[in-house]
Formats: sequence, C-alpha cells, structure tokens
Amino acid sequence: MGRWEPDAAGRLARAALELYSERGFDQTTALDIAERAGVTERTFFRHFADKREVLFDGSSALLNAVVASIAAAPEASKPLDVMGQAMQSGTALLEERRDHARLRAVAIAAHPSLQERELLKMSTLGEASAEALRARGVPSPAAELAADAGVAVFGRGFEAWIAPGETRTLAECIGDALAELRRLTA
Amino acid sequence: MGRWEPDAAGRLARAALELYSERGFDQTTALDIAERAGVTERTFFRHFADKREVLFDGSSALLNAVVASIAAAPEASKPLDVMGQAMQSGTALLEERRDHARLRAVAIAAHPSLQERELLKMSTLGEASAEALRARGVPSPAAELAADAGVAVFGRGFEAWIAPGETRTLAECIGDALAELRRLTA
DNA sequence: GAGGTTGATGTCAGTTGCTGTCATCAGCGT
DNA sequence: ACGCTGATGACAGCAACTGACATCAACCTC
Repeated sequence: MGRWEPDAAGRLARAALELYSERGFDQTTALDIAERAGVTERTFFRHFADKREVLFDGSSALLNAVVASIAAAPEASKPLDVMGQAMQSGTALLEERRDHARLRAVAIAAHPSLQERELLKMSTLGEASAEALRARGVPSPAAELAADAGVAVFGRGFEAWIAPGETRTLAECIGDALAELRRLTA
Repeated sequence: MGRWEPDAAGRLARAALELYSERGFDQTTALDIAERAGVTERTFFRHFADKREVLFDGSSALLNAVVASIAAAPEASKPLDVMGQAMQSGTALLEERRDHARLRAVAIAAHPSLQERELLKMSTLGEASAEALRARGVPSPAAELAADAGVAVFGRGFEAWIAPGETRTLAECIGDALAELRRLTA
C-alpha cells in the first residue's frame, strides 16, 4: 500500500459526524469532511458511496451478527423467539458506545435523507433476517412478518435505549419491546 | 392562472414512470421527463421536490385515510384491530389500479434510491399512525409497536397483492397478513 | 538492488440533481 | 385599461458524484 495516515476511512467517518453535528448535513460539503480528515474530496468518495453512507459503517457487522444468530438458534424455536434472540445478539457492538449512538441518532433525525438511509439499512436487515428464517424452514409470509416484527422491536428498543436518562441495557430495552409486542396480540 | 395544458403534474408523473420503466432511473434525467411532459426542467422541480418524489404522489392521501380511520374506530377496539381496519380502509384508492401499482413497484424495486423513498413514506405512515393511536389513549411504546406492526402487515399484504396471478383483493391480502402475524405470537 | 506490481491517493474535467432569481404571459377582477 | 396573481421559461450557479489518468510508497521477485 501507499504511504498514508492510518485509518483514513475512520478519520473521515469521525470528521463527518462532527461536522453534521456542528453545522448540519446541508451545511457540510464533501470537501469540508475530506479537508478535516486530511484527504481530498475524491478520496472521500472512494471510501464511502455517498455523503450519507459515511454514518452507516457498522451496519453490515450488525447484519452479520443477526443472521448468524438466526442460523445458530435451537432447532425447535418459534420464529419470534429466534428474532428476539438474534436482535439481542447484535447489540454487543453497540452497548459500550451509547454516547456515540446518541450523537448519530440526533444527526440522523435532523435530516430526511439520513432517515431514508437508516430505514434502508433496517429494511435490508429485515430481508436478510427473513431469508435466514426461511433457511430454517419457516414458510412465507410468516418468515417475512416475523422478520419485520423483529426489526420493529429492535428499532423501538434502540429508541428507548438512547433516550435521556435510560438505565437499562440495549438488550434489556429490546427484550422489553418484544414483550410489549407480544402483549398487543394477547 | 396562466395558460397551460391541464394537469402538468399528472403529465410529469406519467412521463417519469414511463421513462423509469423504459430505460431505468439512472438513465433518465430530469430534463428527459420534462421534455416528454412538454415543460421545462425547472417546472418539473416546481411540482416535485426531487426526481424520486414524482413516483409518490398518492402517499399523503393514503396517510390521511389511515389516520382518519384510526380516529374513527370504535371506542373499545384493541390497537392491533384498529390498525388492521385502518390499513384496509386506505386501500380503496388502490384496488382499481393494480397494473399501475405493479409498474410502480417494479421501478422502485430496481433502484435503492426509490426504495429509500418508499421506506420513508411507510415510516411516516407509521409515525402518524402511532400518534393517532396515542390520541386514542394507547400508551407508548404499545402505540408505536402496534403502528409498526400495522405498517409491516400493509407492506407484506401489498407485496402479495401485486404478485403475478394473485386473485385476492388488496384488503383480503392485508387481512390475511394480519392473521398470519397473530398466528406468530400464539 | 533494479525492476515490476499493487493499492491508496491526488488531479482534473465533466455530468447531473437541484436552487435562486428575474422576466413573461394568460386570465381575472375592478 | 389597469394591476394582480399564479404558472411558466430562461439562465446562472453550487454541490454531489464519476471516470480517467498520473503518482508514489511499500512489497515481491529475481
């Protein structure tokens, strides 16, 4: 490889979150981010597909963890139990970075383009989960609906977890959200 | 008003769907759409916020119908029953345009940017539904989870409805999806 | 250790999405 | 006739991205 400061992608991601938080997404150009990270604009777009993607680095790691957990679930588990467990498995990467998650969430909530991207990531997570459930023999459309329900539970649990003053862990928030969903159909 | 061919917005929406279907989203410029509709590019962006929005004209009508239905539901109904009924209420606008819905769905499925926009519309529908449920006295996070579940049911029902060879009505597809979701928690 | 390979970066020109601004022009009421 | 209003055209401009080519350090091979 060429000579480079370590972790250009990491520096870009950090710079982007800082700038989006400081002045907002619209008031930040790709050139601004690149300069703060010490690279050129072109290099920014080599590391990230677009200005939004820079905030969604870890999403594929989450997806992998969830899919692996679904595949590894006990043979006889019911679909919703599998999804609940899988969503809690993916949280290990996040539990220790609540402050970072909050900054990210504030930035995303402030701009529809970023909300769209987050929704796409969640949707992708749902589709991958549905496929993993089908691979376990869960039929359609039960697999898809269980996957959607699991993603919704994750989303609402995450939302609760980053709320100010929340003391539960992310896994607990997700577990409670799942219990709440079960109560709805009782 | 000035002198104009009737329904410029409608002609733009039609031209856009045609072009996205014919050559794809990326291969269609805003200028292409405008020219086919007989207006200038600037006029296109006066009628639609961006190149994606042009495919999502009816979404606010759907949202209004759903929210109205939630507000009008019988006093004692359970949240999930309210959502199921509301999702079926919004279908009147769509039932007679299945072919159009199919064309639209194919175009959207072909491009992530359009998927993102559709997901945002569904998310907005979910948030509005949650607020309408809260206005009925449903507490958080039950309201949000019921809303998410309702949106997921709508989405999967819609997906089934536009599948080739499907004979059920949209309302029936949604009803069946809701029944399937209930079965998951049994 | 000369030379080729590789991978990350810089440079630059170009397309396109989208916006701000001002002029125009048809109808409408007075 | 007069001015007002709402939709449009004309045009300049910024910023998001892309493709093509050059560079340059580390590494590999002989």
